[in-house]
Amino acid sequence: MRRVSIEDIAQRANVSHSTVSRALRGNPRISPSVRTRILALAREMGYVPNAIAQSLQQRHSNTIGVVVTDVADPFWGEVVKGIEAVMGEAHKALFLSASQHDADRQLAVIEQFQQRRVDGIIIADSQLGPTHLSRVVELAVPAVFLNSQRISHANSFRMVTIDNTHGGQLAAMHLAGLGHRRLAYLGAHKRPASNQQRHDGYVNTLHQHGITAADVMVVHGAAHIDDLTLGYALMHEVWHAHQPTAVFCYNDMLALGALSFCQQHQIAVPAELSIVGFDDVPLARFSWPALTTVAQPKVHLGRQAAHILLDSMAGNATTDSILTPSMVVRSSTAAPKGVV
Amino acid sequence: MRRVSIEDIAQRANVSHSTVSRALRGNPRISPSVRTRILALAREMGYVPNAIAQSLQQRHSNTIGVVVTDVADPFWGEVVKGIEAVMGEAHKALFLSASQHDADRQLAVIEQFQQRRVDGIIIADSQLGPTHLSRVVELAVPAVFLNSQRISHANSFRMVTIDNTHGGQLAAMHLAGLGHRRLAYLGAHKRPASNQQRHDGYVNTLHQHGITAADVMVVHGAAHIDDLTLGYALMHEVWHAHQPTAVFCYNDMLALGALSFCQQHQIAVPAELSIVGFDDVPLARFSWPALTTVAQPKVHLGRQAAHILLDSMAGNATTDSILTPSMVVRSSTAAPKGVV
DNA sequence: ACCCACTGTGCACACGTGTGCACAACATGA
DNA sequence: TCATGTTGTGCACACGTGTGCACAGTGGGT
Repeated sequence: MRRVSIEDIAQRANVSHSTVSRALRGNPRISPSVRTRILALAREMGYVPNAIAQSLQQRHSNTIGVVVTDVADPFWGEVVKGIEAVMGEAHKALFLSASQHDADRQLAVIEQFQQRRVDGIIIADSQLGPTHLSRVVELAVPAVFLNSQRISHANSFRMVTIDNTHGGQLAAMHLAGLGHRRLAYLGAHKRPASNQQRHDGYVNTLHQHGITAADVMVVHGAAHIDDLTLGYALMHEVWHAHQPTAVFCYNDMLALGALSFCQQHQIAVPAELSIVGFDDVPLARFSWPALTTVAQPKVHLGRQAAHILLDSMAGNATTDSILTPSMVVRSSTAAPKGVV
Repeated sequence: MRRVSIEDIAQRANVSHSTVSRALRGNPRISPSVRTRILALAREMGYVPNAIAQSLQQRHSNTIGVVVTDVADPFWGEVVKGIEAVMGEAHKALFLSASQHDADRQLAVIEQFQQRRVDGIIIADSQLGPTHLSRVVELAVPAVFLNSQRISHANSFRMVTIDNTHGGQLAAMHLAGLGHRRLAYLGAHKRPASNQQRHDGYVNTLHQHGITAADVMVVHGAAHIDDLTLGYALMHEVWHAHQPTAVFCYNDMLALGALSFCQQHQIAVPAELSIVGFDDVPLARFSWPALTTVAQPKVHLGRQAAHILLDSMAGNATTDSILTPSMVVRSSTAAPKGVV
C-alpha cells in the first residue's frame, strides 16, 4: 500500500536518488540514456511525485486559500469560479473554507491556512475589524480582499472591489431617465461601506436630475434578518409612507423580497412600481417580472483577484483594482403612469 | 521573513527540538515547568506549526479533494456546503476543483489530488468511463461518488445517490392525483442513468393509475445545448404534437426553459399546463409561478458523502447510501380544466 | 552503600524531495 | 606524459516534525 518514492526507483535502477530526481526534473546533466531508462521505470512503477515533500523542500506549497462567507451563495460561487479558473491554469490548488459570516471563524480559517503554509489568501466579503486585521498582517502572506467592507491597513493588502458609487449612479440615471420623480432606497445596514456608496451615488445623481431629498425616501433594515424578508418589510414600510413609483434596492435579494410584497398586495410591477436590484444574481433572470439590476462582473472579480494575488506572490508591485458595474435592463422597470 | 520552527524555540529554551515537540503535543513525560516555559515561548515567538512537515512525517495530510463539474452551479454549491461543514468539524481542509464537464480534465484533477496526497476524494456527478475509473482505482485512495451516472467498479468505491425512481413516482402521484390524464416527460440524454430512473418511476406509476403509454409523450434532447434552451425546445415540440395538460421535467432548469416557452406563447401555467421539475434549485422558489418540484436533499447529500468518506478513511466498513427525495408543491401545478 | 524503579531529556532516525559540491571517468590539447 | 577541461554521478545536507530508544539523574527501599 505504500507509495513509490524516487528512492525506490533509484534502487531498481542502481543509481542514487539524486540522479532520479534530476532525471525526472529534466536536469541536462543527466545522460540521455539514463534519463529514458529512469522515466520508463517511473512510469512502470506508477510513480507519483509527492507534492508535500516538494513543498517542504522548496518552501512554498503552490496552494492558495479562499475564505468565503457561504459556499452555497450563488454570488460567491461565480466569483470562486473565476478564481479557480485562473489558479488552475497557474497550477495552484485551492483551499476553500466558509466563515459563516462570523469574524472569529473567519480568522480561525485564515490561521488554518497559515498552518498549511498557503502561498496566498483571498478573502471574500471580509467583515474583520482592525484588531483582527492586524493579526492577518502578521502572517506576512500575500492577501487580497474582495468587496471588503472595512478599509484599515490599506497598504498591507490589495483590494478588488466594484465601483458602488457608479452603480448607484447607473440606477438613478435609468430611473430618472424613465421619468420617475418620487422614489425610494432600500438599504442594508450590515454592509456599511458599500451600502453608503450605492446610496450616495443614487441620491446625488437623482439630485442632479432635479429630484429633491424630500422626494426620495431612504430606509434601512435591522441586521439580524435575512435579506429576503428584510426587503419585504422595507417595501411594506415605504409603500404606505411614501407611495413611490420606483425603488432601488441595495441588492437583488432585497429586491426580490420587495417584489414578493408587491405580488401579495396586487401592486403591478412595473406598471405601478419599478424595482431595480444590485448584483445580478442568477435568480434575477427568472423572477417575474425579470429583475432590472446593476450587474457586478462576478467571474471577472474572481479572475482579477487571482491575477493580483499571483502577481504579489511573484514579488511584483501590485495595485488595487476597481471594476465597473453595468446596467442590465429587464422587465421590472418602466416609465411611471402618465409619462409617455 | 522566515517562519519560526520548533528548533528555534528549542535553542531559546536550551532544550532539544524533541522536547519542544513533546511539550507542544502535550506528551505527559515532559515536566510541567518545562512545558509551561516552552508554551509561553512559542506564543511569544509567534510559532505556527507547519502542517506540511507534519503531513510528511505522519503520512497523511488531513486534506480531502472535491471535484465538481462547475463551481458556480447552485446545486453543487449546496452540496459542497454540506461537505465543508462536516469536514470543517473534522479539521480536514478541502481542495476544490472544477472539471468543466470534461472527463479528461476530471481525471487530471484527481491525479493532482493524488500528488498532493489527499486522504480522500469526493467526486460529484462523475462522467468517467470504465477505463478512467480503473485508473482511479489504482490510486488506492478512499473515494465517494455523488450522483454518479456510471456504475462500474461498484465494489471499489462508495456511492451516495438519491432515489431517482422514487422521485419520478412522487411526480407521477402528484400529477395523477390532480386528475391529469394526458402528460409528457422532458428528458436529458446526457445523464443516462438518472434520466432513465426518473423516467421509469414516472411512467410506471402513471400506468398504475390507468394512464396508457399512448397518453404519455416522452422526448429527449441533444446533449450539446444547455438545459434552459433545451427545455424551451422540448416544450415547443411536445406542445404542438401532444397538447398535454402536465409535463414532468428531468430537472428544474429544463422546467424553467419550458416555463419560458409558456410565457412567450401565452400558455397559462398552471391553468392550461402544469409543470413539475426536479432538484429544487434556489431559483425554483422565485420563478413565476413558483415551481413545483421534486427536491433533492442537497446539503444532506454532501454531509452524508463526507461522513462516509471519513468512515472509510478511518478504515471502517461503509455502505452505499441512497437518500430519499421529497415533493415540494408550489404554484406551477393544478388540476386540469374540467376537473374540480 | 547498593540496587531498582521512575522521571525527564537528548540522540538519531524517518518521512520524500532538491541541490551545492566533490569527484571519478574520460576526452582533449600541448 | 601530464595538465586541463568536460560530463555524469553520488554524498551529504536541508526543509520541519514526531518518536523509539538510550541514558542521566533522582528518590526510595533494604
